[in-house]
Amino acid sequence: MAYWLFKSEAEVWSWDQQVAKAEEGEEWNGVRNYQARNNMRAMKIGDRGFFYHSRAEKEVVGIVEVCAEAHPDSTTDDLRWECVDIKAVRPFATPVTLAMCKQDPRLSDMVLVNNSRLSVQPVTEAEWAVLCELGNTDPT
DNA sequence: GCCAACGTTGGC
DNA sequence: GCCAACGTTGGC
Repeated sequence: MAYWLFKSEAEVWSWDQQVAKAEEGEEWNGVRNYQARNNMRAMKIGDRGFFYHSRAEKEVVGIVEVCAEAHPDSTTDDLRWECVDIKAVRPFATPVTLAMCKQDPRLSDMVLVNNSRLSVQPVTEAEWAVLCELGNTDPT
């Protein structure tokens, strides 16, 4: 299983909205960046991801699971753009802020720390464990 | 709200 | 195919 990180501005699509979708899940649409799209194409059902609020909050707030593999993005007719569906798994007991990630030497190579622009990122298994530890949350 | 970093577009 | 111009993202 692979691990990922999904970024969203809370004003646009928030964790609470994601939770409200429950088992139905929701398209992670609107991505117009090749690197982010390629990451979504690589995802398999059951892969886990962090849900990150960018801009205002700048913190990881929960864990999501991929529940549909890459398919055309319904918000455009442009066939270049695809997206996966994700559903909320559980919230972080303690949200992990970007500042906390930057402080932890174990996360110094994390994409979130080094490439703030990429909206869908890979996360290593080691980084996954550290983030869940910082968030006091079950990593499974 | 500002602006640096980055990605994309389009003229040549 | 290069690169300047432009638009967007997201940390600060």
